[in-house]
Amino acid sequence: MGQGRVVSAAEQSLGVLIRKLESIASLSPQERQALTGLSVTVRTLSAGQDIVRDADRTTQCCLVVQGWTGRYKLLTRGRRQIFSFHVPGDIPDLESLFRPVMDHSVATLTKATVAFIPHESLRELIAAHPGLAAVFWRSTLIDGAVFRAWMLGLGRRSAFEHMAHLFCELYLKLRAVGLAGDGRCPLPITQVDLGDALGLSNVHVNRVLQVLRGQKLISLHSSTLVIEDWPALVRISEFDPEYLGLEKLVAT
Amino acid sequence: MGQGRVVSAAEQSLGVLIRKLESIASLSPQERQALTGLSVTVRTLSAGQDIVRDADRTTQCCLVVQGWTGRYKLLTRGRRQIFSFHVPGDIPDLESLFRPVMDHSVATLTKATVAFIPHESLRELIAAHPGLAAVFWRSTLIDGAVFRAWMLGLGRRSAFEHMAHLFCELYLKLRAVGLAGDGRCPLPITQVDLGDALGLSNVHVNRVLQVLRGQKLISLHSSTLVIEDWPALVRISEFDPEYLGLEKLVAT
DNA sequence: CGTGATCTTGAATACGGTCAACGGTAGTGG
DNA sequence: CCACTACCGTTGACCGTATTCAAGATCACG
Repeated sequence: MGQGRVVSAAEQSLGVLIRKLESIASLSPQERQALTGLSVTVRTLSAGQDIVRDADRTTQCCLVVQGWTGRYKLLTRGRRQIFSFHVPGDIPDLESLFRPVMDHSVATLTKATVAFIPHESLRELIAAHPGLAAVFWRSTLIDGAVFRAWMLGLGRRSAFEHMAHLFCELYLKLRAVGLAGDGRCPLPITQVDLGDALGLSNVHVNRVLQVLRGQKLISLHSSTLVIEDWPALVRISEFDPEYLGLEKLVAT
Repeated sequence: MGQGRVVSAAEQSLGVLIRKLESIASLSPQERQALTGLSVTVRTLSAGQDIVRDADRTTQCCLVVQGWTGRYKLLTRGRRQIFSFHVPGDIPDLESLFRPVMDHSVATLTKATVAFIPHESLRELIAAHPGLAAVFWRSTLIDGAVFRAWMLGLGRRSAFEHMAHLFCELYLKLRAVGLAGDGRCPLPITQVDLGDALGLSNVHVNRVLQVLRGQKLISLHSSTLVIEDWPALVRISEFDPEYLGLEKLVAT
């Protein structure tokens, strides 16, 4: 990082977590300090690996440090619904702290680094710092708000509008933690994954992407999404960023 | 109630709340006691009234005491998506405690009695009783789990499977608070509402209902849903009640 | 350079939507 | 008590979005 200092994997993980939490709330110095005291175990996984499985009983949460993960559930006949994408700083299974039996799975969508945090540590942390409990609670509430936004897309938006909405969401979410900007953000997932999130077939995802590109709304280059016409995307998808609960919503 | 004692509207409201919370967690006597100390304002509304509106900034939560309410959001061209149904004991906008600006609306779906609880009172309550904070947090997490179940239906289930799944969910949810049993539960909403929850047109809701009745899976009589073949409904919709977070899952 | 995954395209099909009309029913007011 | 009204449920005909199936092209990685 050009800082002339070796940063351990654990320190890096907690830095990523703090950056994320500060994108949705403000932390006191004591709270930041307390967070850096968390004990974590860092692991690197290849794409397509399950981190936690449906029906598992968990004793730790997983923090995404690098790469993307997703929550999903399978039905018969190979049907899969992805419920959320998770990027560095997110804790996809934070809820397992209060509902340890999983009702869905969490998996890597790309090669990813994840840090495991024991429930025990998190429980001590929030008992000692009620402010942090509120931040984590708030974080799960934002997850819920994102679920609702996706429901609206799944139920009532056209495939075209829905995809446009998702791209708006991903761009802002990534920018909030410093992983996007200048109209560009990484999109390191396959069209199948995109379809499983949008409730579409991979074939239709491909066709809708072609329309979005054809209308000069976006473009794609080697797994990066370029927002070519933000105002149009926002208008078409009726996108309102309020639900993301981001502290600062500046710049493009 | 045949108890030879007058029960005030406020007492009744809190009783309904306690019954609901006990369906998803166990409360200590002190916690129950503390809950009964909440100050509430009770109101009765006709069907189709907004209780809180998208973009409102709130200072209180609303507890459903009687009747059904729902959370929803509108898009252009009259499109509406209902995100959840709320029955007596539910607090549809509990999240507003930590996210006071609404990203959706809450409305009555039937004539309903609701009790308003100031954020201030709830905040004092959970500060004094961390156990209750955990119960409320858990309640918002269960809401999230229900959102995911609906997403799976919206994205990957057929209309037929999706509706069957919803009926299984509603039946168990109502039974858990004593409002259903013996294979019957109230279903006091219109086919339009059902469609807006399932992401379907009212016309298609009507047709799917006919198939469900034709296959002797359910029947409908004056706003009550009769489950005629529970095992078949569960099998068809791949229903697994785990996500509802109910403490006891006994009997039919 | 080879191989499996991913992306792309076309053709046929199905699921659910839209539009329009009609019927039933509960509530209202004369 | 009946007529009127508004809302809800029901039905039919037609249409459109998205799926399925199948094949071929391209890409990424070992």
